[in-house]
Amino acid sequence: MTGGAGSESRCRSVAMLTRLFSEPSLLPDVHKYSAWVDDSGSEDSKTKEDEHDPCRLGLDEIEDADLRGGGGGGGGGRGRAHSDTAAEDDDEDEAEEEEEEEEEEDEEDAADNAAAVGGDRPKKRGPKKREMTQARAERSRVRRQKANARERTRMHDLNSALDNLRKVVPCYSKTQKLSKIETLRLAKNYIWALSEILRNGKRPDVVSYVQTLCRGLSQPTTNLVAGCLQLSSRSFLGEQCQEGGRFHGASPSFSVHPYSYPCSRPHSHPHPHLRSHGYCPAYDATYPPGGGSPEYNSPEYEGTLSPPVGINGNFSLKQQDCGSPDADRSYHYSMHYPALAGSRAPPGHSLVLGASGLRGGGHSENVPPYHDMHAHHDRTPVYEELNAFFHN
DNA sequence: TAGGCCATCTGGTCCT
DNA sequence: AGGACCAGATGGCCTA
Repeated sequence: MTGGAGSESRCRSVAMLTRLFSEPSLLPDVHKYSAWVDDSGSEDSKTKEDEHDPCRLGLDEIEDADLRGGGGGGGGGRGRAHSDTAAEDDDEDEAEEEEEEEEEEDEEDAADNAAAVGGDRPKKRGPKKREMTQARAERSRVRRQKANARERTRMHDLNSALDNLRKVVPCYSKTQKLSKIETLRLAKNYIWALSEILRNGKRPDVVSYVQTLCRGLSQPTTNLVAGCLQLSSRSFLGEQCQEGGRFHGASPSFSVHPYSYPCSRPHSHPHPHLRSHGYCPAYDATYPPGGGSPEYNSPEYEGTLSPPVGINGNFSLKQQDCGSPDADRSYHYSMHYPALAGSRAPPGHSLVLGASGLRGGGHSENVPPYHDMHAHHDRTPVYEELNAFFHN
């Protein structure tokens, strides 16, 4: 079924991802991974996202989940009537059960051999098929419980790592999370974009930058990223089409996939909570209807901000009225370079963006100092390097 | 109600 | 043998 040589790299990748983003201090020097990023044309991994708070079940809840026998989220209603307390008892009594079991097996063996000698049936060969005695069933059940608990923990760790990843890719919001798959896609594109910046040593055109970020993303996420960068998604998608899937501007090596993952839920946000928060349908690629001035609507920001998105590190995101009842809310869906936004860059050193017409210099006052949010990044090689790059 | 996303359980496989 | 990982199955939640 699964596993095998093909799964090995996958296992290692997931393990590495988990460890990396569980411990952001381990974030690597981008140079060491640039080669890897260059080869990152492979298909996106098939991962899902945790929509709720990454299921931070306490131990009690976990135990309760096992007690319920079906697990909190479904689990197919496989009922099991016991408790983990019972499971602990099982552990203590394991030796005792073992003895009982051996005795039972001995009896079974004796019976089998007697039957074989008697000619009733041929003597068994090969590994003996063990009968599921009560003790064995109990132990099996305990093993299964332990395995379930480990699996839960593993998935929680994975979700936690994904959450950390969400925080370091563009468009982070506590309340409106990208789905797992979109987070991974965006992260891949983001790494690619950063590596391109380092490799080319050029300031990319913001349109190219957004296009790179949005490569392969679903339409809603594409619009989200564009919205975060105050770009009309129509403008850059249109350019993308007009230029035959090739970016223009300062980053000619940025190629564009001629497709995006289809959004199976048209006009819906990748995250249901976003819709429920009055996020108006700016996700439509044709927004604004009729092709008006670039406008977007940001979902409400309620958490720490994502680090880099704006390539100038000084993005100021204005709040646009989308006509929704919540239009007057103080939406803030910010994207910025942490190391840059909080840097001591001298005036005039902020990056001047290209085709979009956006220009740096207007630091959002809603953006807290970066070290308040992601202190673990303050001295990572990547950010220092980028910081130096953008301020030379 | 359909569809997307999710958490969890489960059994299989591989590895130590 | 036991743990890690994986993918399938299942049911819950949410929105259109």
